[in-house]
Amino acid sequence: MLNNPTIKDVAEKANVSVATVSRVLNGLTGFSAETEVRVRNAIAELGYQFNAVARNLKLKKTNIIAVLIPQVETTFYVKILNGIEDAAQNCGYSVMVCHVGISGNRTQEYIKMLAERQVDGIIGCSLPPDEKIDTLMAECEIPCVLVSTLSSRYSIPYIRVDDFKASYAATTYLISKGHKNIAMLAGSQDDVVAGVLRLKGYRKALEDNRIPYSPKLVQYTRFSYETGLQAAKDLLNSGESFTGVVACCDEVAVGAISAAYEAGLKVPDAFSVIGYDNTRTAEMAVPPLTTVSQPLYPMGEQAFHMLQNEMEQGKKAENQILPYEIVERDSVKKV
Amino acid sequence: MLNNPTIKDVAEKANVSVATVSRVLNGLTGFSAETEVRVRNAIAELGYQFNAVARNLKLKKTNIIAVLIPQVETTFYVKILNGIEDAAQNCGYSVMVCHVGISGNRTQEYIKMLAERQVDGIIGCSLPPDEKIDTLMAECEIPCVLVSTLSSRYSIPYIRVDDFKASYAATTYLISKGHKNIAMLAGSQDDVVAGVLRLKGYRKALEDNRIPYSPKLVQYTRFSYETGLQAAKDLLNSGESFTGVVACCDEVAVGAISAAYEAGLKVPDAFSVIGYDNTRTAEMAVPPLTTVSQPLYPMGEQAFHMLQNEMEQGKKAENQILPYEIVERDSVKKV
DNA sequence: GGAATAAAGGTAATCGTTTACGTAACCGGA
DNA sequence: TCCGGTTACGTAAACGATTACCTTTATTCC
Repeated sequence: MLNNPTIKDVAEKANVSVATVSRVLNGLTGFSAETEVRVRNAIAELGYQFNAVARNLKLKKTNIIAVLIPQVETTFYVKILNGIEDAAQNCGYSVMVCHVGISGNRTQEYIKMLAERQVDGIIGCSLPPDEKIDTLMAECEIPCVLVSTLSSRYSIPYIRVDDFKASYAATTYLISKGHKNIAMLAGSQDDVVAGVLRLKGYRKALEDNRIPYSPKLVQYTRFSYETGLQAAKDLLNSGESFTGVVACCDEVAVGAISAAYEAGLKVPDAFSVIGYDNTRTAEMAVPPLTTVSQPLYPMGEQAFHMLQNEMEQGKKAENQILPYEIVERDSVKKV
Repeated sequence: MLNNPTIKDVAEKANVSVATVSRVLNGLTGFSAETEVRVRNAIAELGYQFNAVARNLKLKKTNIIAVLIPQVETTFYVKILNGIEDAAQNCGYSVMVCHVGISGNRTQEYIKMLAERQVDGIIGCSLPPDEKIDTLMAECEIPCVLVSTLSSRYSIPYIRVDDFKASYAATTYLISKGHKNIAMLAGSQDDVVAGVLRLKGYRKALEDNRIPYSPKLVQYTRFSYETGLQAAKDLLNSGESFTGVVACCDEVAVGAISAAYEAGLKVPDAFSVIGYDNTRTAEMAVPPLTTVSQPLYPMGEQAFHMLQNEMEQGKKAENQILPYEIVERDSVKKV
């Protein structure tokens, strides 16, 4: 950090007081046109650089928000992040991205750091099922919003799609294409939303269509390509027969496609696959992946505005449920 | 931002001066064991929260660095970012990620904002070929380091692999597999490194192996899946015959695989493809993509340490060239 | 002409830390 | 006894902005 000129230097040079410089800088009133010119000239001549840290201290507001994400390895977070960032920037906020790690073990230090740095708000994206994390968020006294997840014990406002319904719809979609033996590559069951609810939706859809549920057709993953690949291999090796697969996310779905490839099979000929999230991974898959689309970018934008409401008006936002949509590509065929 | 207790409150409660509280807080000397206990108890009782903004103002150091990236849509940046973040966190720094946009049009406002926020340093990742961007970085008087790119006009320290050599090696690899008609899906030619140098490496490899260069076998992309797909389609439609494709990045390579899929062809049967970067996209492709691996995570780590050197010792780091490696998977076959 | 009002701009306290400098108490050695 | 050195603090001035509260001057209206 350099020894930049301050508003005091500007004030001296322009022969006014610091108050006047500040007024000019902030577009307030209380100075004449010619004073403004003198001040602006002094600023230009000195190469004056505004110091936001000083302002933040005085105003007790940093205009920084933090976004907590488990990992960015998947493109899932990218769209949310873009939505948050664009909205934040339009409103004069900067965002600090924090990878709390998939196990959430760095969360505690992170939240402490954020509190010290006086961030104005925190957005938690699809956080890992760590017991402590929502406690920390609830107790740190900083406005918080959750995206694509919820807290089971605290009333932290959230924005997400209805995972139960979406998963129900995905399964029903396969059924409508004539599939009867449908496997599920589920997420970790300690994840309340993406794990538990999506599995429940799958089961309910089977039930409502009088298809018996078989635990043997369910494999568990950790939402990653690698675990998806392994789970799909296990499924193929189990000897169970199936023609459709519902995946808990796109990466896992692509893992299933890769497992088929390794086994010399082809999707959707050998079996159909439907993903979840409609990330870039889904577009780029071979074959392109049919998937449940979440409006990730808008979710990010709205999450920011919910947070902004709390930061600026002090009132907690209402929870929001956004619509999903099935995007049809080439990974599902009629049987 | 709440009205937290300050060290003044702590000082009163513990019956000491603020200086003593500060000394305890910072692990300095100059207080007795029993005083320390009193201070720590007061801190605990009041629920005192340290205020980093005040310290930053006083010390003229924020311990925040910014990372400028065009977009995070690709997993390319993710590994670099992880490397930077881990290293930064170990050294007590926080990182602020800034998406300057693929066209770099937000760069100017961003750098101004970063200067105002008094960030201690900036890392520019693979920045877009905007004329102004390195000028801004060079002139903002904040320590800067470039990753996977370089500035043609300013001496900003950089860390990257030798793109010319790596691209030469990728092309030579295809040649060693018996390929003679090798196409290139190049990047934008206004990108000095990933665009120009990788094309040059390709041409030199052809030349050294006495294979005539044909401009018709070169298509240009913008490093994205979409432009890669389109370029590969154009190539297929051009009627030129080729058995191998060198891509400027993994996403473009996957675009080529998808173009083959759409045309009813298969990789590597119809043609072989070699990618660049070894991102997750390469692992997840069907077939898994043979690619040039850049040590992205270590690049991120080292970039941070180069920056740290300049921030803390004030001396610019030496440029660094890191080794590449060809990772063999299933997208290339012998002809 | 005088009172009221508005406009222009200055003074100084404040935000919550860090730290240079001062001081009092204590100890040990000659 | 006196001196020098150490330890354990306290005092107060920064850091660079914002802003409440003045003061001065000009303008307006009866």
